[in-house]
Amino acid sequence: MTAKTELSSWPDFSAEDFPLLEQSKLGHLGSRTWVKSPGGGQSPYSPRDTGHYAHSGSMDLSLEKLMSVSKLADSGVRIEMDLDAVQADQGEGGNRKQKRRRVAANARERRRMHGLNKAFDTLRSVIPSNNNKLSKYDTLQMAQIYIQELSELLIGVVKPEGRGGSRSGCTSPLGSFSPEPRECGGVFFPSSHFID
DNA sequence: TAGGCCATCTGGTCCT
DNA sequence: AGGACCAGATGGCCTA
Repeated sequence: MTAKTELSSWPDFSAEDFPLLEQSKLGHLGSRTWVKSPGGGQSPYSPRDTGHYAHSGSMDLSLEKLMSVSKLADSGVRIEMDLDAVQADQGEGGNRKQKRRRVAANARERRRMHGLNKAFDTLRSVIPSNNNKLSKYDTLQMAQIYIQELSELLIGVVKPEGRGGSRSGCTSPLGSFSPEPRECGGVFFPSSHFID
């Protein structure tokens, strides 16, 4: 059975029922510019470690020429300085094109992963949890639980006095959370899903 | 210090 | 040809 067939019985919702869809339209990617600095931290391009970056506003104009510019849909133009690209340009003969393609692919991959992480952040923001940040794995687990609980509520399967009755030993994910998955009813839940 | 988590690079594969 | 996606490798940061 495919996911599509499983979901085919879901009621129809209007766009207003999904505020997250609206959130995703916001220009969250912005137009930051990160410049790799020598001796940087663990992730030379990661905004997380801002101490190792400088804004392109202070960039030399000769370097400005070598900036790779990429357009991101609905979020304006993102300018990304890549010193590796400069080196690729300065490479020797036949290798140059290959290097440039690799560098461009790296930049695309970074943007792709940043988009993925943004999606994880959005998902985290709608999952009830205590203050500690869920890992990616835990985020997916909790999302699965949360969706399952909400859908059960939606179709009226869950009865007020019989909550968790169909999953003996399982309790609502809306309570306290902590990682450490366990299995319950064929589904792998973070341990926070249980009350000991 | 070990282990978990994460960001990035890289090469391969598939698709347009 | 070029872009998207994926998985493995690598190395940094953080915490128990």
